[in-house]
Amino acid sequence: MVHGRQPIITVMDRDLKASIAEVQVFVAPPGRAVPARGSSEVTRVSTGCANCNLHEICIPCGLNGREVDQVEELIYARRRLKRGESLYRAGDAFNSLYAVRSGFFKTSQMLEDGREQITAFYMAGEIMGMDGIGPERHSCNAVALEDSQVCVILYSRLEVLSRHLPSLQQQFHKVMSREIAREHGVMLLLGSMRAEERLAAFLLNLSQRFAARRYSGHEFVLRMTREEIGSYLGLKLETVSRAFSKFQDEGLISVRHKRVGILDAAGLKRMIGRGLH
Amino acid sequence: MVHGRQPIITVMDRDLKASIAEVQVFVAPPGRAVPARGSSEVTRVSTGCANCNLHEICIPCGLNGREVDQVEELIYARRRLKRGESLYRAGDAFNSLYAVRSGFFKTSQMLEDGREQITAFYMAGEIMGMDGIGPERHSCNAVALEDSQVCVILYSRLEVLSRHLPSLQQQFHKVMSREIAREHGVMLLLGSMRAEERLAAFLLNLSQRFAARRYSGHEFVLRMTREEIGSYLGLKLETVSRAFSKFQDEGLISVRHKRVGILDAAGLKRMIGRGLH
DNA sequence: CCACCCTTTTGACATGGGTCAAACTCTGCG
DNA sequence: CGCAGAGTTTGACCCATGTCAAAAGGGTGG
Repeated sequence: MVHGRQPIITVMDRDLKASIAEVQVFVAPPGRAVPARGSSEVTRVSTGCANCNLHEICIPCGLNGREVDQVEELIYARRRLKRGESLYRAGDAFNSLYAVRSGFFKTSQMLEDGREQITAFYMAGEIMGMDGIGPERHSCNAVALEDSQVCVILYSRLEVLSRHLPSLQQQFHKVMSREIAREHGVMLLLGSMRAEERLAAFLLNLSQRFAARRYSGHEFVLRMTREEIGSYLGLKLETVSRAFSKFQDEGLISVRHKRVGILDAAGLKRMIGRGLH
Repeated sequence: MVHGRQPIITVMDRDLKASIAEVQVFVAPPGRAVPARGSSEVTRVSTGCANCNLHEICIPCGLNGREVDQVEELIYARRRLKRGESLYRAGDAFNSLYAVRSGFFKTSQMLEDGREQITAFYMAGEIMGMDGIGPERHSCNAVALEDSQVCVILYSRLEVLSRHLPSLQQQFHKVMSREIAREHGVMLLLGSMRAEERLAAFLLNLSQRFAARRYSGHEFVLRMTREEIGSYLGLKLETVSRAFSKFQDEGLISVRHKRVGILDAAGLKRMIGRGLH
């Protein structure tokens, strides 16, 4: 994890410097999400979007080779975060979007009295921070749920570059649009589903996203606590725990703490959308 | 309403023709939201964004005069809808965004079993349809809650034009970003607020949006039913009705069916965010 | 490797909001 | 102008989920 590390930031404008004070920049970060042990992986070439194993999922998706090369200009820096660390907080000045390179994040909104609503979980290849563009400051908190790495996408560069690369423009608009559509789904879940339907929908969604990343969609480890799942689903942690146990009793899933197995995805799907009883 | 009406569409590409079959295009639509009775208002000049009384709120917001002139190219057509009519339905091909010119809309997602979740209410100057960009089809239903008029913004033109007009690009990104942030707010509401808090937040939000449009924020007429409010807030209509009555008893508002008066906005604000009890 | 604390599970009980029902009031249409 | 139907209000009751509590399990850091 220490190999190949060498800060290259020397000059930059004041605002940026302030807002990304603890960014770590590497000449040649490891080519993989996992810390590189062999030095063979530590090459300049392995840095870019073109060689990133996420390029099918992330921003460069749908761009051709030459375009991807240009998109690499976007990635201003990488930043590592330890579990529990904040990537940004509500109120911080907005300068960049973040693509998850490895790890897992939550974003949340707070109410004055301390109630927290988790608005999303982000995994590899997903883009965080788009709610900050309008107000020019971040409007929620982003926290790493495990040791993670993000690509810092300078928004000002994205604006300029997407004017010259129509397919990047298109891709970016689609990413924002999908975020809107995703949230519609969450609103449906929060507004019209019962506790067990919500959890079923949540597990199916996670499963599908893991599968899209070539992880197993049948067996995975939850990175968040029952309380965080509850916050996302508008439920209390006890209710989440009971629903897990019920699904297990019914043979739909296997749960042991954070380890979940999807035994009957079709059964979970049937669970959803069968009326308020 | 019949004065000045004169279809001008003669040639257009096939796809579009199909998707906006029932669009009504006017050489010179009325300059006001309300049907024009005098013919003096029916002039070509009153058509454009520059002369629209919504340009402070709508897409052209923040653009200078010359830019606004160019933005007018975006508005492909206007379309009138009667109360209850659909602007688009889930599954329809996506070609355009819609700016509300007058009237009031709801958008909703459906579950197979018929449960409906209203995801937003849109009023003058607000943009609908952005969730369709990613999937290239609309993913929810948009229905007029009163006789309404929308400006049809061809998305393909918006893409091209925003590459040449940085301030339009910026403005569009902000509009999308704000939609994301708005939905975060709704998620907070649905996930962590109690019935009365939800209604208070809803009324304050409406009040503020009416005020921004130079309508009274203290006295307004709801365009949606209790059931629709309930659907949006994740509550049953009876619960909404009871909360209205309670607020009235407490002197926070006055309600008589759809007519609402905000008597104590500060009191409503205090209502929100005081814990689960 | 151990100890502590955080997380999870489960039970018993409380309650906010859902459900069902009935009466009342608008609104729009003939 | 009046009728019908849709929308609203209110009451009584009930259930899903929240609340409180206690015990057990596991992972994390020293």
